[in-house]
Amino acid sequence: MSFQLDQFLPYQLSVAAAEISRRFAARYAAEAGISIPEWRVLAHLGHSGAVSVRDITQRVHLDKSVVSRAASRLQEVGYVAKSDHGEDRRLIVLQLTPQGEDLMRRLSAVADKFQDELRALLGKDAAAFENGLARLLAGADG
Amino acid sequence: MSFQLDQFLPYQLSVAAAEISRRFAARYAAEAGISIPEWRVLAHLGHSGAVSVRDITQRVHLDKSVVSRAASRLQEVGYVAKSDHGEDRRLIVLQLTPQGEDLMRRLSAVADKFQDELRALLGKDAAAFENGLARLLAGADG
DNA sequence: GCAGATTCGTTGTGCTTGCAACGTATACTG
DNA sequence: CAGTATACGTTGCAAGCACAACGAATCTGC
Repeated sequence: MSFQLDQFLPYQLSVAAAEISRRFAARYAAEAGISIPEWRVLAHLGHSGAVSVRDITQRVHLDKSVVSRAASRLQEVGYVAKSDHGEDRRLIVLQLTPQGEDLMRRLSAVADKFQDELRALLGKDAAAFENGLARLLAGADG
Repeated sequence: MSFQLDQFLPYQLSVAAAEISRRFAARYAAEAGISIPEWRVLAHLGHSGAVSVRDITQRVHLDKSVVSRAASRLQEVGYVAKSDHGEDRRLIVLQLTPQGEDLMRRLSAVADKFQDELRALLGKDAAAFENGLARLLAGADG
């Protein structure tokens, strides 16, 4: 039979993503003791400033329950502050504490370094690869 | 702050892989009512012929417990047969039943079609993209 | 040839995820 | 300005996964 799983694009993509996520997660777990969802929430807050749980949910591709629990834990350990939204009291405003900002500075460096390593691994295909990834992401929305 | 999660390669890779897996899984779930691990086991058996659980575990990047349970379910529904290995009685020999082979022929067509769609989406970057993916997979082993 | 280490597949367990339900708050609609 | 619908964040719950432990079988070294 001719079908070969290990030459099948969705399979390769899935395995590569899992392995790379795992390796990167090990680095920021070592640096900060945080999980993947927590990393994503932190990273988004670092860039966006003060936003609601809903904003994060929409942008980081995580279920709102996952964001809610990640935010709670990040608050417990002091990286994130929760406060009320003045006008709409359904909303909760999340933002980094000074410690959170400090951590994100360190994690940014870790992330940039990791990305550089990946680009080096990709070599001359790096640009086309990222281009293709963007196309997949755009096309997968529909 | 400068770090942008949505331009971070591991994040993009993870989101793209998750979304594509989800969409492809919906297709073979509709065709055959199987899960992702079951699809992988079937696909590997279709290509490899009769092999042990251990062989599959090593090649499809799934934990042995996941392969074991997937194989049991596939046996229950009649796509896979288990038999003893003559020389080493620790091993279990898995292979597709005639119905399993039949199913894999249909699933191969579904998979090929899906992959063609992805390649179309990638356009001129397709070759470089797959090349890059191969490099990531090779580099991620170490 | 036998005691300990290793390998195979299965099964048990804690944890995370994804979905649904809920309470509260705001937005619509007549 | 009621009464209903919708949105927000939290919590409960079932399903799936990774990891560890296990019994059975084989290998290893003495």
